[in-house]
Amino acid sequence: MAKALQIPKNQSWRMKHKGENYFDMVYEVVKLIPRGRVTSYGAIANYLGLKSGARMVGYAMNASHANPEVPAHRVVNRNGVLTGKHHFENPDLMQKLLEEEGLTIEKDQILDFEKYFWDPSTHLL
DNA sequence: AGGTTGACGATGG
DNA sequence: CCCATCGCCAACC
Repeated sequence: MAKALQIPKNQSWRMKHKGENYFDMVYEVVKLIPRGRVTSYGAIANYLGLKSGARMVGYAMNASHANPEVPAHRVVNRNGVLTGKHHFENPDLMQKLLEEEGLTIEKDQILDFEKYFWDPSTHLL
């Protein structure tokens, strides 16, 4: 079973882990998002302590096509909007994947977003 | 080696 | 409320 990133509490979060870049750190967190739940770029950035991080997370997800193991469809923006849909093979694939996990999407927006929102800072340690 | 280009989000005018 | 700015990584010319 996957476990949360081991984050040294007394060290700067801005430091790269040995040989591990920010992108990889983001992927580790995304892999921990449960099926049927979603989180936001900002929430991941906040968990990782990246100061200007939401953007970093966006960059990371942009490159995540190389990692099939990363459930990229479970990451949306802070308003529950599927901003990354155009980066999937089919623009409708992201919505389809989320609907298969029980979510309802209307106009690229997740209904009851708060209900499905999964905050790594709350659920991981 | 340097410029361009992105799945974001807080802030301030 | 809408719009501009800023933060500052990595892949690809």
